[in-house]
Amino acid sequence: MSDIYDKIMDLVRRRGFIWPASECYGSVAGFIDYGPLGSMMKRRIEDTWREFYVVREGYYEIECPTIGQEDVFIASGHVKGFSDKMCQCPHCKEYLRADHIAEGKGVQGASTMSAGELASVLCTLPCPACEEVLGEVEVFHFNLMFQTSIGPGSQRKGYLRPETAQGMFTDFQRLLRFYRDSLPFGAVQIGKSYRNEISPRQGMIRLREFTQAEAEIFVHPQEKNHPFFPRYAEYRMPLLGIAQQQENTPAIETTMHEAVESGLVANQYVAYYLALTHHLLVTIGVNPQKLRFRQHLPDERAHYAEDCWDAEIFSERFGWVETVGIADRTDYDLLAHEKQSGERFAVFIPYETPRRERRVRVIANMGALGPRFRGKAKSVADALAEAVPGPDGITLRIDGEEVFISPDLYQVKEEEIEIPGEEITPHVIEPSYGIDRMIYAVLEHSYAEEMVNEEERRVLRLPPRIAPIQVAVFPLMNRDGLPEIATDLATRLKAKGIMAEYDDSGAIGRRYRRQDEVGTPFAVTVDYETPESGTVTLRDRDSMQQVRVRADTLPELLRSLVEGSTTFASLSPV
RNA sequence: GCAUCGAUGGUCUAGUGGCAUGACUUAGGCCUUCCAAGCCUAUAGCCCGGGUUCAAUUCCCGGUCGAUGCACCA
Repeated sequence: MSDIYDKIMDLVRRRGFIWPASECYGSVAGFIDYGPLGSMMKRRIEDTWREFYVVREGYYEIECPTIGQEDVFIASGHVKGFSDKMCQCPHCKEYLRADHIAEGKGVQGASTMSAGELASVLCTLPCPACEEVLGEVEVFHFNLMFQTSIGPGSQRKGYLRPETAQGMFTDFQRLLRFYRDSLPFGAVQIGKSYRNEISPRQGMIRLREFTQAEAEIFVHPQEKNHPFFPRYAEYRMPLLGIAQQQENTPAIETTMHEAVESGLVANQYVAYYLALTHHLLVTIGVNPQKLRFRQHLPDERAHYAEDCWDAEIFSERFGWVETVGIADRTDYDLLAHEKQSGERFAVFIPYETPRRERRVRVIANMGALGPRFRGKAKSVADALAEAVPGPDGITLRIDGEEVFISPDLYQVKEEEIEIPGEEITPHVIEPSYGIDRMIYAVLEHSYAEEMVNEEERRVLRLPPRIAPIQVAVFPLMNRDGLPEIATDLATRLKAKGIMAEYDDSGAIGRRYRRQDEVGTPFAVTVDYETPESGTVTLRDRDSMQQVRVRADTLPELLRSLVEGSTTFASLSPV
């Protein structure tokens, strides 16, 4: 067994956190099953995410189909941008972008050629890698989206979504109405996304089917101050900006307030979600020493993005892994869907006081223009409105002909009109989380081995709110009525919504170790004092310390321990 | 996808052209008054498909999965 990754993957397989999918048929790379404890842990992480984004921020959750029709992904750019024409050099086996080779040799319009055309162009060209003439090569499309078809017969093309974000964009108009036509507002989605990775080789880090939690926050383009910014204004965390990367200097430890003031972070919204993300990741058990926020360099940032940061988590196995992306995507997505769908994706913003504007209006005398110009009357009227003629008539060029329009054919009115507001396309702030990567990071960061009485103790130091099982209940001895009392206690805890597990198999020490390995934060033992005094021992996973507490206070006590409003160290024995 | 290497109970592992080792785990029992103790018993395995052979877990071919390097990574 070499490194921590192997140890963790061994543990999560054995103890029912994560399994290879459809193992009995031989599994396929890039697909995993979450087992009993893994599903529980994943749900608790998702629920913590919901607590931050839905409950606290007030961005409601929506749920959209995982299959989308082609138009959606034409607009998003995934049909085009996610697909490349590729070929393989028959000599050196190098994978190559077919259009790039042709363009490199001066072939015009290579990027718009069909695969067949490209193949015929390529057969006389040399491979840029090994210089051999390519000869007959097959040019194929590779798109990272899984394609499917919708309905029988002449089917519509469908794609499994490569990200959850598009649902929030396609629902934009409905969401806008839901939030009663005012900015800012946001919607979130937690769900599966699919990318047909060429070779997913990094276990849980690179999956073909994975869970994303994304928020799309729609804001006024000129108002990027977050209404709750003070909440994180003094939040201090390390930021690795573009300058620090280029100059190879360490991350700057700074408050969000300073980061925005100094221009390191583009605006309050981005800074706010950087801090919130840091807060959230640490809450679920990511080690803050192994967490950094790195700004995208200009050449890796999408051209439309105003600012973009990745939360990167350090893994002993994989190095710095990008786990969360936080971007100011401006109006790119909404405008793209506007163009593709022909619908309007804008918000009407009323002015505080309606603006009054003087405007000159030309009213054409259609009764006179009609008979005079017949078919051209409409063009003349339009030209007049554009030209704004004076009181003496005007000469206009209509369809290549000079035409004099005498003043009796129109009236010029100067008037004051009221403009109540304007339509704007909101900008989008997008925090996007890779849930599976977060789960892996938490597992890796919470895994520990230590020697206790010359025995190795493996323990997952999961935060109590994330641990799949919250409390274990044991009878000290498997007789003398203790099992009955313990079973009853476990049932009472479960009735209060606490995930409790009863275990009476083997020595007490073994049972503690079993729970340590799956991260159960607390264990309650019913012993010979329990029948007499109604007290039990409560054991803390991390310190292995025990205190004696009244059994009837356990539901309340455990709830506050799991929530974190009480710490074990603060408990005093009864 | 290419190249190299690997795959034996749940886990780690020995070994083999002819009954497949051992340890741990798990389950049941005995014992045990708080951190993987001990004893007895039980469950459970040669990655999948094809070929060679009287006989294949073992040899050969193909595949799957994993590790490593290369390529790919919106």
